[in-house]
Amino acid sequence: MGTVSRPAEDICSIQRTLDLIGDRWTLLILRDVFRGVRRFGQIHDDLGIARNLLAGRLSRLVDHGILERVQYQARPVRHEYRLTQKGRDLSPALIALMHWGDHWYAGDEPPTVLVHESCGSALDLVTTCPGCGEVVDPHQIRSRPGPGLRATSVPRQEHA
Amino acid sequence: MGTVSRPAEDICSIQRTLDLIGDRWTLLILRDVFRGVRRFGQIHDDLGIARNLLAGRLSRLVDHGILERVQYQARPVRHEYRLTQKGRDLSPALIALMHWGDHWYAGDEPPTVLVHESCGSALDLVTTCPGCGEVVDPHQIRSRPGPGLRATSVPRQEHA
DNA sequence: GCGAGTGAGTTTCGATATGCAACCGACTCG
DNA sequence: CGAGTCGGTTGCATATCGAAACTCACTCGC
Repeated sequence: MGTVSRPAEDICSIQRTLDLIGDRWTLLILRDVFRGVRRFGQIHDDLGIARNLLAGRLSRLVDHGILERVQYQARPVRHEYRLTQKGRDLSPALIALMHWGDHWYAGDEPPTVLVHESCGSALDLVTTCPGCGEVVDPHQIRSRPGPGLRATSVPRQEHA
Repeated sequence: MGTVSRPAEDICSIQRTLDLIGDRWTLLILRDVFRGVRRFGQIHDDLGIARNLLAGRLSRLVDHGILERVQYQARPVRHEYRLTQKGRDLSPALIALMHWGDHWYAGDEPPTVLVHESCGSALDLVTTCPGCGEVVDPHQIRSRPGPGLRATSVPRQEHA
């Protein structure tokens, strides 16, 4: 029977990603930073996260180049945490999670709407196929081993 | 200074979503199910998750209608876990996380490639603005309170 | 029918992570 | 000077996790 033949971390970038940001707090912290909540105390107040955990998570994010600690005033020396490009690149993931929550838990009344600055309309996140240019339904997605996986027997995988 | 004025759970579907699937294992389990790894033992072998935790996560996902437990044979009664529509709708989030990991940790050699079944080319996930039809850069995204948030003073929020 | 084997959990228990509160150090303001 | 604020760190009780053992239902070979 076509069972999985190798540990998952070899196959999948999802694993690596979740090892880094897949705990209960990190994505919430990043969401705050995206929203402009960038300072230690603000994030703490907003999330209710324990201060020691917040300190740990922030420094881990800084270590991994997802956030950077920037001094924004000198009188009392104060820093804030800003997204790097690497951090900003997580935006699609956050948006996807938000849309899912909106759709399944907020009905037609999303608590927050994302807006395209230049045209003012609400945003959508879609999977587009660069080959045919069409929007892709999850059922039409198949996965196969890519070049980063040394070629051994990974069974055909279904998707959905 | 425009600070946050209310607890985050009121504002954001990301919070609700992460409360449900934002722990270290759940998204990995879902990824397995997406890939066709649907049975208790398979998932356990693949992820190395403790059996008690796997049992707990699976039943929570079933309780919340993300997976369903389906009997697939009767001789020895055996069940497998299948995605519901609600579960399949998480696909964009998983894809976004995977792309991020590919981009930042796999260089140009992603371990797994997603393929559009009908045309065979690798997939992309982009944020498209339904208003102007253009691909949206994260810098151009702003958020504002939506209809699901009873209107009180939520400050202007920046994004990135 | 009997013993071994398998899949899917559940229980137990020590290791780890979390949450809370108190403390600290730099700085500012009255 | 003394109180207040910001951004943490430390200590400790508790909650959660992980590994292994155990249970239970069922099947198979004999």
